[in-house]
Amino acid sequence: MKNYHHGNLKEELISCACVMCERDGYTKLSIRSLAKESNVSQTAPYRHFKTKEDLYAAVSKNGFNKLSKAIHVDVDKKVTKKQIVDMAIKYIEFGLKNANTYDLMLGTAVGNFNNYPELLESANSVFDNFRSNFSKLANDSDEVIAFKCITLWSMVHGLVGILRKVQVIANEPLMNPDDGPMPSALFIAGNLEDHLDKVVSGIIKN
Amino acid sequence: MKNYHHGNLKEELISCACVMCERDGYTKLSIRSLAKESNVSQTAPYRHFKTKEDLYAAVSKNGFNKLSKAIHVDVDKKVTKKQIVDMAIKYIEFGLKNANTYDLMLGTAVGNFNNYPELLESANSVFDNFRSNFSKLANDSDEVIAFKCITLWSMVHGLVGILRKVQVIANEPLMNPDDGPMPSALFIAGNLEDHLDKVVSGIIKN
DNA sequence: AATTTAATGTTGACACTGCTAACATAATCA
DNA sequence: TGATTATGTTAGCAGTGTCAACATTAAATT
Repeated sequence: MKNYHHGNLKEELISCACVMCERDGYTKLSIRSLAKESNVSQTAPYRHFKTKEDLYAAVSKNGFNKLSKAIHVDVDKKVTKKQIVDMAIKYIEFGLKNANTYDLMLGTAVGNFNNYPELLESANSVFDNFRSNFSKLANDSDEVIAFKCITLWSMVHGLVGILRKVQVIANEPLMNPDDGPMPSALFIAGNLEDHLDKVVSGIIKN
Repeated sequence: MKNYHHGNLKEELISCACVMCERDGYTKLSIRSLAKESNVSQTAPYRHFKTKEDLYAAVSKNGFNKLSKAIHVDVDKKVTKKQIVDMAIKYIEFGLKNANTYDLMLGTAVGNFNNYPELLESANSVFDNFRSNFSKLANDSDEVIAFKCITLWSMVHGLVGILRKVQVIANEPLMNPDDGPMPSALFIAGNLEDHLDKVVSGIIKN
C-alpha cells in the first residue's frame, strides 16, 4: 500500500494546527478535526502528540518564535526610546493580529512550560528581547533592567488583553479613535504610539 | 413526587458553578458535571442556561461583582496616590487568588458582553472604580482620566498575567523574592508595592 | 540479505461532552 | 376547575480525548 506512512506528518500537523488555532481559536482545535484536515485517521496524531497539551505546546512554541521575530530589532550598541516604543507596538500588533494564538501562548492551556523545554526556550527568547534592549538603553543594574522588562511586558500584555476586552464591550472596531460608550480604550487604541511613548518614558526614568 | 421542582435551582447552579470554576478551571466546568454536583438531571441546567456561554456569563458576572467589591475604596472627595496603589494591589491579589475565575472573566469564553447586559454592567462597574478614583485624584480632563484608567488597568491586568506566566516558567512560588533562573518577575512579586508605587507615580504625572 | 525491532499508521471502543426532542410534573393564572 | 406555562426527566445524536489491538513500513541488527 502506498502512502501508509506519511513521512512528514508531524510537521504537517503542526503547521495545520497553527492555521486552525488562529482561524478558530484553540478551544475549537480538536485532535480529530486536525486529523481530518490532514487526511489521516483520527488517532494518527497520537503518534506525535501524546496529549492535546502536547499539541498546544507545539503550536504555542511556534507562536513564541514568531513573536520573537516580530518584536526583534537589530541594533549594535545603543538603543533609543523610539526603538523600545517600536518593540512595544510590534508586540501589541502581534497580540491583536494573532489574538487566538496569543491566547494560547499566554494562557493556561499549557500548564507548565518546564514540561516542554523547547517551548520554554522560545518563551524565554521573547523575554531576552526585552532584556537585551533595555540593557543597551542605559547602564542599569540587572535589578533595574528586570524592573523595566517586567513593567513593559506587563504593560503591553495588559494592553492586548484590555483593548480586546473593551473592543468586545464597546463592540467597536479596534484602532478606531471614535469615542463610543466607553471611549477610554478606543482613545488609547487610536493614539497607541503617543500612549506608549509616555509609558515608556515613565519606565525609562524609573 | 416530592422535590420534582427544585425551587431555587438557578441560584444553586450559579453558586455551585462558581466554586467548580475556581476549583477546576472554567474549561473543566461542564454542564453535566454541574448538574451531577447539584443532584439534578443532566439537562436540568438547560432550563436556566440555554448554552454553556450563558453559564459562563453568569459565573463571570459574579466574578466582576466580587472584583468590584475587592478593589473598592470608600472616599469622600480627595484620593491619594496610596489609595490608588492599594486599589492596584487589591486588583492583582484578586487576579492571583481567583486565577481560574479571572481567566474566565477577562478571557474570550464569553464572546460578546453585549449579549449579557448584566455582565456588561458588572464589568463596567470595575472600570467605574478606576475612573472614579482617578477623577478624585486631580482635576483632569475626561481624556486624561481615560488615559490614566486604561494605563493602570492594563498594567495590573498585565501583571496578573505575566506574574502567573513567569511563575509557571520559573516554577517558583509566587510572592517569593528569591531570585530564580528568571528573577525579574519574582523580584517584582516580592516588591509589588514598591513597584506599583513607581508605576502609579508615572501614571499620575502623565 | 534476511530477520528482528521500532516507528508510524488504522480500526474499534469507552467515557465524556454540548445540545435537542419528547415527555412528566408542578406551579400559576383565567 | 382547567388551561397554560415553567421546570424537571429520559433518550439520543454528534463530537471529543484517549486507549488497546492490530497493520504496515522503515530502520537496525545479525
